[in-house]
Amino acid sequence: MSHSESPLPANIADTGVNPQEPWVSGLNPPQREAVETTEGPVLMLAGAGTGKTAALTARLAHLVATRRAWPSEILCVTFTNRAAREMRERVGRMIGPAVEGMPWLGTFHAVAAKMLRRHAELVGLQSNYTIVDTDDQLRLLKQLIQAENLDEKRWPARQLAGLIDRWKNRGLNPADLDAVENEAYANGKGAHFYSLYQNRLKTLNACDFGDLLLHMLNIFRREKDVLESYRQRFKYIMVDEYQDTNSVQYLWLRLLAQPRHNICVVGDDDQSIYSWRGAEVANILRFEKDFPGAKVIRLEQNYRSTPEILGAASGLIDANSERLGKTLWTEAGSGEKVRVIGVWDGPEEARRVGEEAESLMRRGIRLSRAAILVRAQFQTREFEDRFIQIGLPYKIIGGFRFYERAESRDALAYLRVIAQPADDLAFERIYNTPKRGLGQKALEKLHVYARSQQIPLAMAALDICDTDELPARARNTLLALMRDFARWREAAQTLSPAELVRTVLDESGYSAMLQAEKTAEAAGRLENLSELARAMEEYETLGAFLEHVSLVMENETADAQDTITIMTMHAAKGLEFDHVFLPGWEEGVFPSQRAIDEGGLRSLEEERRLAYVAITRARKECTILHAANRRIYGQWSSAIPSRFVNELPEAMTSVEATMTGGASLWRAQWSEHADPFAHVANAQPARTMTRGPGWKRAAAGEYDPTPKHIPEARRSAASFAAKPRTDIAIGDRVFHEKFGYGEVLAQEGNKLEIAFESGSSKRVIDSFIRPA
DNA sequence: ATCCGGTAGATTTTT
DNA sequence: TCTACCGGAT
Repeated sequence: MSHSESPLPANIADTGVNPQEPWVSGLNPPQREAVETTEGPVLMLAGAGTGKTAALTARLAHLVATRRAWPSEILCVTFTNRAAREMRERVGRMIGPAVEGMPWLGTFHAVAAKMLRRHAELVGLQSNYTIVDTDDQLRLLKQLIQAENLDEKRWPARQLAGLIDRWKNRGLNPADLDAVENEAYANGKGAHFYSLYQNRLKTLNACDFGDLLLHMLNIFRREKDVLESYRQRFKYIMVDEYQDTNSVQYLWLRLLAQPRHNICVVGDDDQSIYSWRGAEVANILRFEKDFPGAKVIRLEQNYRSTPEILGAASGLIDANSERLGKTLWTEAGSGEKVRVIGVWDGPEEARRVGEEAESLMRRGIRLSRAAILVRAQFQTREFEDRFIQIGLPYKIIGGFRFYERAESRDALAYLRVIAQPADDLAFERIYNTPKRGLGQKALEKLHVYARSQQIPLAMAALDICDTDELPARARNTLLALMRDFARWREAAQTLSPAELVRTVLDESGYSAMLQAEKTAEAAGRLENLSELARAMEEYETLGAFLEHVSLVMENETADAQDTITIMTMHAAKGLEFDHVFLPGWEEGVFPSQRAIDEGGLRSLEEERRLAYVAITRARKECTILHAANRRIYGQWSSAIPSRFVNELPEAMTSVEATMTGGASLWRAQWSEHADPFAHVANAQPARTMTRGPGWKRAAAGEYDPTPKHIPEARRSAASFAAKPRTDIAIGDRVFHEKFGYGEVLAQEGNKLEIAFESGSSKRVIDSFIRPA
């Protein structure tokens, strides 16, 4: 791209060399300093909610507007696609269409993938290489382990995948492993398997996520001219979430930032929550040493939360050592204290949060302003069950994402084989899906032949079909499949990607297979596939779409429904909500048992940072809950309130305990030997009562012995506001996401009583239903 | 080739 | 308690 000739967009050119930059005037002094310190290394320490994205985007706009650099001369990396997208949009609003020319604004992986497409041959790949995901990775490793006659039970592929991932995160190639690392897998076979895996990837013309960065790092290290060309190009480098960088990313940046040192990193050591994924907080802690003369700018004015929320979070994080240290403050007026609520058990916790959510609705607050942030995915279940029961609209973020669903992956596998015939992993995935009578034996034959000839499976298949190696039946089927692929490949030249996928799903019999199934699940899968085709409409070429899928594994379907969000604390990083609920603050849940048992102080501090991240998501109200009893893996056990509850400054919190089941149960808990459930049939196990200090505080607080919540008698707030649907009547056959098909028995407001074909009848909210 | 039953193992997750 | 995967039986 030659930019020196291309004219600047008018709105920038008109402003001249020292333009009025409206986006700068709204910034506070430190933010402005960060924007205006363009030369030399800059470390922006930005606490939660201090407007770091505003500062970063303004800085980018400033560099362009003052003509210090062309958009294409700025490298700007983020961790998530969400962050990259947001930045692109905001910069776009500031400087207009010039952002179109920001090819190097993106996630680390997207930027690296783009570079690698250009230099693929330097690491033995072609530029149309495929990016394999964890699923493919595991299948590949399993094959290698089997081929080497290793006991798969003793040396699971997962473990090897984890090790290889960590090695790559640290910038280590197979030859770089020392004896200790090598010992980590199968008694000294670590490097061996790592290098087998790399070779296999190369023959597949593929690489994994870690490779995107590692390959580029290797190229930078080996090919001085390539490195030099990027050094010349990137006049300025900006890095978001620097505390999350791992070693390869760090080494990568260090190479590129020479010799100019115009690198500006933004981060918050208190929000480092990804060390288990290879992130090195040390990178941010030692930035000043790495780049002598670095200007350190602290953003400490918080624009998000009330003083109470901020105070609670700050008090908590104070318990950590090894901090760079920041003092967040706000001009916001005082609000509610952070509430700490003790409940009896998990179900009560879910009930309680449900009631709180309904109370928000009664106050006229939209549910989309509220979120439930959990430590681990398994906690979502209790809430889901409860919310279905009371008909509270919710959505769970995380879990299986769109492109990870089996049907999406199957469809994509077809497309991958079309686009890149050497993609054996994709070929294997669909060669007998839908079932066409090609089994293990035929596949084995293909494998043996392909390996002996060093060719891809698809090519081996063609050869073998010329022989009588396979039984006539299998041969004909395989031949037909190969002809299909040839035809689709041809069609790919003229059809749009969306049309192509529809054709393929239709002609391969994949759609027919699902249609024949007639289950709720299959119906959902078909729907997902048409959604997939719809998503492809935006792309001009198959290659562009496949690249998008492998790098942007997210679900972008934004449904307009007003729902409460349930997600993990990790997933919530970077987001904010008016009302935040934080359930499960008990020892063993949060901090997690693993963090307590293993990893020592370091993991505990990471858990505490996670708590800090969670609390600081809240703008107006934050409610923390802990239960006295919880069922984990089917076992009931009593729980102590989290140490983090205790660490919250008392002045910022209000404590409340509610116990359904009556005051007697509550009191029984305090007499050492009484089992409060002794009189209850189906009794829970007797528990030794543990009384953490936080629990005591909860008890001493505002406990009201009269049970306040009588679920049966309560009518949910949702039914007051909502109007019944008119397109559904008693006796109709309907479809529900989770329960499948059923018949409407009764309608009451927006609630429906439905007899599902699975045999059970449930009460559900009508917006989760559609006519069948 | 496919279906069913037993068992191990079970954070956090982006790309 | 639940689920995903492996190995035996049809």
